[in-house]
Amino acid sequence: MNVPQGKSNGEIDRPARRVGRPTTTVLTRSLIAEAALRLLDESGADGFTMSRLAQALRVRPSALYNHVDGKEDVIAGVRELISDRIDVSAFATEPWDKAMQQWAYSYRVAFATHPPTIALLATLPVRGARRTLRMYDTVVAAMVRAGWPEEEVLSTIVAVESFILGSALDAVAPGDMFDPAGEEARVPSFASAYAARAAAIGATPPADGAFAIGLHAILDGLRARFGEITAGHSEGRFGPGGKAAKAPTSA
Amino acid sequence: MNVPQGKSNGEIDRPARRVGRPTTTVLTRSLIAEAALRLLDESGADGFTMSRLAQALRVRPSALYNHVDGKEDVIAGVRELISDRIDVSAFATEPWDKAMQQWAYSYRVAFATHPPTIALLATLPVRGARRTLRMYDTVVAAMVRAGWPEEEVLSTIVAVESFILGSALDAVAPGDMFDPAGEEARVPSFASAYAARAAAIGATPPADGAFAIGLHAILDGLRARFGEITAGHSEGRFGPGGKAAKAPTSA
DNA sequence: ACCTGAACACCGTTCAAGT
DNA sequence: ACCTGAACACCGTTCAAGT
Repeated sequence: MNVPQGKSNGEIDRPARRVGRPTTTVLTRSLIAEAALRLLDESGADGFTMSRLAQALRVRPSALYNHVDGKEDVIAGVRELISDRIDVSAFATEPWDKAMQQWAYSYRVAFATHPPTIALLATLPVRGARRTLRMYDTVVAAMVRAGWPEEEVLSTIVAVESFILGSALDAVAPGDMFDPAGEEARVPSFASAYAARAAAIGATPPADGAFAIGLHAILDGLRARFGEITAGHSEGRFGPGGKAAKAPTSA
Repeated sequence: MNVPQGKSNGEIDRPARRVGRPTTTVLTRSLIAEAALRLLDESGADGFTMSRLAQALRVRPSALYNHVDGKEDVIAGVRELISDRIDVSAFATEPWDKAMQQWAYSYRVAFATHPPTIALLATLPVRGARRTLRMYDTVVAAMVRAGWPEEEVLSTIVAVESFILGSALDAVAPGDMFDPAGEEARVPSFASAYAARAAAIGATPPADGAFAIGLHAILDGLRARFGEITAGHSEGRFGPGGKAAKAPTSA
């Protein structure tokens, strides 16, 4: 068990590597990121250690440090892998609200495909997020083009994203987290609503319903706001500046 | 530095305690939770270890295990401390939408007062959340009383909560996380919107604006949905069951 | 009942030695 | 340039010994 590589662990058998630079490349930053994502999916966030990652790559833990800055950097690599799968293409063809809805669902799916990463990525601040920046640029450009005031777009996007992230965290929480079994007398309204929901949704995950309701509501609210703005008297509701919304100037 | 208690560490001087049961109570579950919250505020989530917690309580780490199940249980205690400060009183007196708004702001403040706890509590599933259940019961009861269909309330509440939690995570992220400095050419729309936002909000934290916009939008959307429901033809938009909304029956 | 002290099985990270 | 192997300074948790 404390022998680092063995025939018994489902790994390919091979002779142990000796000290010194290997003759063929065994590690790269992206190989590490991919192995990390696989390890996360298999063993969860708790089982995700540098040792286990090294083991999966048939290497000693210290070898990883030739390619990444540390564990946080590995996680940053995983983030890139996942955010590459978020689809912003709808912003090129659809109206802003429909595009945002497709974006939100794609965002959710990208996370949901790898549940253990959600808490990890939610928690760890983004570093060197070049690709994430590109994604934002696409969304911002489309919103401004549609007529959203430039000083309000970012906050609007962040608001939607916050909802998506919060929903992803909710989706990953154990389903029976709030099962009121045995407490019906203490929390009668809750228990009754819990039973009513269970009866209504059947086998679909509860988190899906909350996501649909919330996304629909937030987009509805944003559409109303957009209507106010484009109706003409577009004094910002937020921010002390009170700057009038500018006409779209960029892109 | 490796002497566990010393005169040099800002702690009260006192003779070392000997082995054996202490004559006066030195630890309780709630003393541990309070010390944990203090430690979190002072040293952040990374500095929050059982050793440091024990040190703050002038005790050996193993002593903690007489009162809590482990680190996760300590965090559960911290959660109770914080969620006790979330104010649901508005649901007793205000219309559901205004109450929900006050609840959301109170929720946000409770977290924002202790930033390092946000990631910790967002990530860790709730265990034995008796008090949290009580909070939900209050909210559910008020919503049903107002006329929300019972099978939809829970998802609606969870949606709002997801937004609040996501926003809290956003608020705790480093402010310059997406500063496009030096990348203006690569992401021109984003850079322009970033500058416009900065000019508009002045010194207020960007996360505050996103929270205000998002909460307003989601409540706007929920009001619209509520209007549809109470207008009569209240077939649920969600869930395959297609059950007609029931008249409020409980509390 | 509830503390200390010692021990266990881990962590992430650094760095010299080796090719 | 890039691996191994050894070492460092931690972790969280368990448990016997002691009062």
